[in-house]
Amino acid sequence: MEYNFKELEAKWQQEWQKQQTYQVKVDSSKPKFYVLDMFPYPSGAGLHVGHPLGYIASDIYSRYKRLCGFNVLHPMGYDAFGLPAEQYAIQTGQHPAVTTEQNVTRYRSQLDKIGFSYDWSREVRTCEPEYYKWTQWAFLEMFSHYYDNTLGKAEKIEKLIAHFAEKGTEGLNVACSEQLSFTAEEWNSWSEKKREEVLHNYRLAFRADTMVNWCPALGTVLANDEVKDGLSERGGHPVVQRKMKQWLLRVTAYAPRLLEGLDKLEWSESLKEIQRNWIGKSTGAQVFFDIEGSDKKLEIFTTRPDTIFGVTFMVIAPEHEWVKELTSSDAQNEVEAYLEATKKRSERERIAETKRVSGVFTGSYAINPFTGKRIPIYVSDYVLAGYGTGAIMAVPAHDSRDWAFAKHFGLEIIPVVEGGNVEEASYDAKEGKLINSDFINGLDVKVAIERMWDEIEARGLGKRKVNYRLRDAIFSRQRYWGEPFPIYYKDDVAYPLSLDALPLELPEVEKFTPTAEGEPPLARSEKWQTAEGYPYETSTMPGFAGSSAYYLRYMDPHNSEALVSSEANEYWRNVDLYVGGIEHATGHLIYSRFWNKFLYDLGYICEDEPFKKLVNQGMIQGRSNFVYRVVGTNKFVSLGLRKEYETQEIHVDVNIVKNDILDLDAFRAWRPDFADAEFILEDGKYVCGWAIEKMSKSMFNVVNPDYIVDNYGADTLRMYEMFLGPLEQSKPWDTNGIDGVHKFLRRFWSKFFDKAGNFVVTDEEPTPAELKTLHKTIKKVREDIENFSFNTSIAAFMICLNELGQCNKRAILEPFAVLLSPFTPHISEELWHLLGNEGSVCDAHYPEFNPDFLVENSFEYPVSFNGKMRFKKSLPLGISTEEIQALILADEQTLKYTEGKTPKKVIIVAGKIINIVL
RNA sequence: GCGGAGAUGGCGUAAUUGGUAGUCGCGCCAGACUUAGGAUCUGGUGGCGAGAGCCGUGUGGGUUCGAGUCCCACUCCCCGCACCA
Repeated sequence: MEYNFKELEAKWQQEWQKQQTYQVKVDSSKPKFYVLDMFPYPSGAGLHVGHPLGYIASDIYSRYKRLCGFNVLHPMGYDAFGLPAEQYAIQTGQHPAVTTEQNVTRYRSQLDKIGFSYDWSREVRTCEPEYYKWTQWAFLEMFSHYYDNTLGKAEKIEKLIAHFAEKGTEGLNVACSEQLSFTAEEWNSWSEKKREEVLHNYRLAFRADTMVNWCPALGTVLANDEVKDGLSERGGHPVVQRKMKQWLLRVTAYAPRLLEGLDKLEWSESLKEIQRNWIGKSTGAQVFFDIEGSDKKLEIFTTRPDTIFGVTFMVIAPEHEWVKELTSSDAQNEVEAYLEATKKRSERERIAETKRVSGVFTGSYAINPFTGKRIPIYVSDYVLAGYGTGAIMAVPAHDSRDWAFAKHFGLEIIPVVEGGNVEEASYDAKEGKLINSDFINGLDVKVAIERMWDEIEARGLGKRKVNYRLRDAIFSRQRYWGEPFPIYYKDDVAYPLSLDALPLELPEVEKFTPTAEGEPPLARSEKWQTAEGYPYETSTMPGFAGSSAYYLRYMDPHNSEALVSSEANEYWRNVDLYVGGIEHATGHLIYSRFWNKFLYDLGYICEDEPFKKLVNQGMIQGRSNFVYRVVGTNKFVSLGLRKEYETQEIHVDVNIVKNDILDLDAFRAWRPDFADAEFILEDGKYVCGWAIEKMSKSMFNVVNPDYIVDNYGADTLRMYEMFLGPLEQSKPWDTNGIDGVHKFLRRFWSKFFDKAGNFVVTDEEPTPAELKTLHKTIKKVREDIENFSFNTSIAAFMICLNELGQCNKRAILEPFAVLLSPFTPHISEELWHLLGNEGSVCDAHYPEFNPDFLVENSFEYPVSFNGKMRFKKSLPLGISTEEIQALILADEQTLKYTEGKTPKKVIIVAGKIINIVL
């Protein structure tokens, strides 16, 4: 019988759907396992072969775990709010909900064709009110909590209010935007409006005037991780810095926990490192410098307090709040001109011109607290307002940026650490002995840093301090297609909606563009206000809002009382395996960890980290094909002959090329201008050139999984994507090898049938050799799946099939089919039933490895003489070292190599002769 | 500049973790069956050499009886961060 993948795949996909084979329930009699894919944004282009790579891997693992007796939660859904649908709506007037629905339908049919074992009854879509109700709910919880640094957790805002009413800010150690200081009397005397303003300084979801990344082309603000090199990640539009009132999430409150939590996670080192860099912890000290002729003290942050004797100037950021005060009247014009010039430069220009030194002297001086020296204060944009205090002590001898600045302005450079030549370059290394530094002379840098921290604190000049590079996440977007904020305004004060008013549903609007006044599209709706007529917030939430807790919702997707019930949460806990792209390293994967930790603090969930193990699948690149047109003609010359002509390289659709051989008729039919193309062939074929490029429409190298499924079947696609190489590695999509995998499946299938197509599996006892082959494969495949080494386990299957030869015994073939089923669910299901089994192959027990079948009577070991000549010897098992030595020395082959000499040394490791030294 | 990961036949990859480098697949070569082959099956296939053999895991050193694997230095490619004080 022929392997008719089309028929049997359709048959089983329908059957699985009918039987709801993959639905799971809480079952405390079984251990749970939660396997999650990063849910896709349903774009209009549909899936290409790169998308399913991770899905296939996680599906294999899910099926494997299920066969091993785990109750596996393996859900799927859609990250359905987003910019592309909205932009499409602006262009076409079609409601984003409509296009999103269409795209979701397309995605679903593509996913179904590949035979995934998702429990679709748990599907979530972030754009549905039943879902975003819980996004809004979490936001309100953040709004009504603050972060207590001493307790290390989020607390109710009422507790803070009570503290203010009783003691003001005294004794507070809480996360805030700005260090405020007020008394209980002051607090109690303030108006409600003033108090609300102050509370925003502490809330975990809060409103503030901040410098934001404003993208004029998109008409919205963007988070730091949505901006790359001064351009928007989506669309590549320029981004400028602007001060605006926005909603933010106080992610920075959780920075220490986000950092520490990484150590416990089974994530790749590179991904953890990306997050560590993004969080950017640096341990240093704040130091206050007196300002000459002022009672103010300039606060700076430094990680190198040991170099304080080498400070020869100070620099403050152009946005520093004291710039005006510190500017003397003589310097005023120059400073103002400088501020004006820096303001005009966009973020992009600023990045591009990092090498150019610029700045001006303010005319004021600070006093070095250790030397008493006068040091000039400069303004320069190489100091960033947003990091530390926006002011630095400059040590040109040991900081390359300060060095460049000092050279440019002819400032003094005093070396304080031995080791470099500060005339030529700064010596930035944190090693060497201190010089020119009074009481720390002779100390090693690391010792000196510790010593100075103590000294600074003892003299009351400042404190040790930890700074983070991580910024609070800007949480509002001036867009339509996102979650509305459950917030209304009264007298410009933001008030939360009550929980029973949720979800606050997106209103209909006529157009999806900003209003003429530049208000977000929601302002177009006249109904966008409370019953009392107070206006709702018109911004919507960003893309990461909906994806921050979706893994929790899958546990209990239809619960209308809670995000997730505690029963469901205590059973499923957190994600055991998360598979997805590395591009979310500094976005989604930070925000959802923050979100999770926050909900954990409030006691809604029982795990502090959302994703225990995370695997990043590599990117699938495109493999483009080229044809070579002889310039000025419609003749196309094959790759090997193109040197003889002057040719022009043209991308050709990879779907009409097979193994780099062009389908000539398909090519003529491809485009009208090639209809009468002529070809110069080599060996009767047209060979195309190729290159590895990004998979994109314009390169004609997009391979749609549907095409592979139609021509080879889903099982072949699944196996082939895994066979391509290690999962984590980026690799080009190359269909050239797909025949090998397809051939394997056909050969496997044909084992069950004779030439006439009769089912011929026998109940004969397997031979020891057959059992050995089977169990060797079981061992290898189990180990490889556990290690996510799917490509090598496929190789093991292929070897097994070759070794089995003509074997058609049930005792071998049935376990083989089950072993293979995570990779090839359809063919395995069909064979499982042909073998007379009921139910589904996914309820079978995964074959256990039995070491008894691998027992050998003898073992082989390599023998080398002086590390040169080698041969393989076979000896019986379980003999002593002395016996081995005796056998070796009496052996003819050995004597040949020793030429009758007695070896000086016989090296035996773990019972094996490793080498014989003459 | 800082940090991470990597480099093995014509190609994608593998190597019991220090023990005969090249598993599996593609491609290629030969053969079988065929009117035919872009189907199927069988065998071969790192390079050089007629041969015995020699050389081979980015480069150069080192440790070891023995190194793709461990150590040192370097080169190149990919990725992340980047005036972060």
